[in-house]
Amino acid sequence: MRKSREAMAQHHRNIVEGGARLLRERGIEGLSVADLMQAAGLTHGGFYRHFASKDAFVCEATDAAFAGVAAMRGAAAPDQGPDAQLLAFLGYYLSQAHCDDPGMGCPIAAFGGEAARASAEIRERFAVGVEGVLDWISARLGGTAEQRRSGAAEMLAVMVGAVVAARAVGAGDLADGLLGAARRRGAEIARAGANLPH
Amino acid sequence: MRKSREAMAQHHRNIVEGGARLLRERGIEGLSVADLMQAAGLTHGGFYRHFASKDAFVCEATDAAFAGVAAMRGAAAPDQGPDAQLLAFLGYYLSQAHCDDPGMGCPIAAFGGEAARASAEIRERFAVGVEGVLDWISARLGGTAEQRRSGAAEMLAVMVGAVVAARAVGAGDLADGLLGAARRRGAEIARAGANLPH
DNA sequence: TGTACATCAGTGAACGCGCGTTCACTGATGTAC
DNA sequence: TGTACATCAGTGAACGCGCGTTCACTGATGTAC
Repeated sequence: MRKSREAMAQHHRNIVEGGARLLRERGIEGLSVADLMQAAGLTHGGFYRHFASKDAFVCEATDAAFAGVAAMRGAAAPDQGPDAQLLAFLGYYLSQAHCDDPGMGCPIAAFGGEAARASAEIRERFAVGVEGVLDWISARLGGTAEQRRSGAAEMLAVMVGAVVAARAVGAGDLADGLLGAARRRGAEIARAGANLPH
Repeated sequence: MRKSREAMAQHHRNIVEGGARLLRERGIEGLSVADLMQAAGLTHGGFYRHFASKDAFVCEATDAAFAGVAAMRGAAAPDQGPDAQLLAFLGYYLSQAHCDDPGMGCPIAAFGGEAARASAEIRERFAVGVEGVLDWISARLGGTAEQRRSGAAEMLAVMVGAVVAARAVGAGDLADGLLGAARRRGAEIARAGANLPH
């Protein structure tokens, strides 16, 4: 039963969007092609009409996951200053809510560790995604290009590390302490950035 | 062919030590019982004389991996001041050498992401391990207990995040920038800590 | 101390299972006239 | 615009494979007398 072009395109979007969520929830190795297709309301056999391999799907879903992060950033504080946008992003990223919902969260924290062992193609998608996040943050910091770049890199590192460690130890005082320390430092970087010429 | 108690104890150590390495190199799901036993010079069938399940092995190997990190910290600058010890640890942790050799490196960066999805027992081992690292760092910082605790948490977060992100994007300028920014901030925390009363 | 025997560490075949991928098939879709 | 037909999206069975785990077996080890 051949489907129309539009139906196929819709299915493709469903697979990628749902898959980007499952990928962050279960990791690359933890997500099977069958589960992935089932989540999109399809059966596993049709997978290879959409993707050359599971790896190719992961590349596409990684892009989608990073695009989701971009949407999250924008939605946080759309019509406020760069400072408030940064703080809103920081606040959600370092919340227990983000830790509890990896499926809609940051792909670096969710499966960055697995990406390190994955194909060069997947790591390339991560490189593009990370560049995008760094650009977004540094555009909201002040100082020289070098200062902004360095501040953005540090902020990304402290955010990712806090969430990875907080999730690994499980919710509790220890996790709260990690998230809190990162929140304080992130706010400090944002504040320092706001005080420098843009 | 039953083995002596000593032989069995030695085999156990071999499995755990070699397994702690493979675990960090391949992740929890990426490491099979057969490969694990083969690395120790044994066959897969004997695994269950040593561990109740793969999960029980992962718990023990996680402890061993954290113990290895402790050894790495001590070896870095054994007879120098707390400041130099911190900087030596920081320097190795945030090096390309550490990124290239996950098997002998930090378990949080290596499979902390997977641990988040693992059993409560494994997360508990991570909690204990992370507490140990925080204690070691904060003992080498100055200021109030709260300041030291917060400084240690921030330092751990920025270190873990930088290595996770650097590995995910693959070696190159982007990874260098992340590691460099974390190195600068880590040194800053160590320096600030050294200037405060202990 | 020597002997008889129960224990059990390690082996390797086997278990059921789920994995990524392939393939023959179906029939609606898209195209060529 | 209508018709004939080639295309191909999706199905579901099947492929070989490796997984975690179990088990009958072997024979050296440890123990009880």
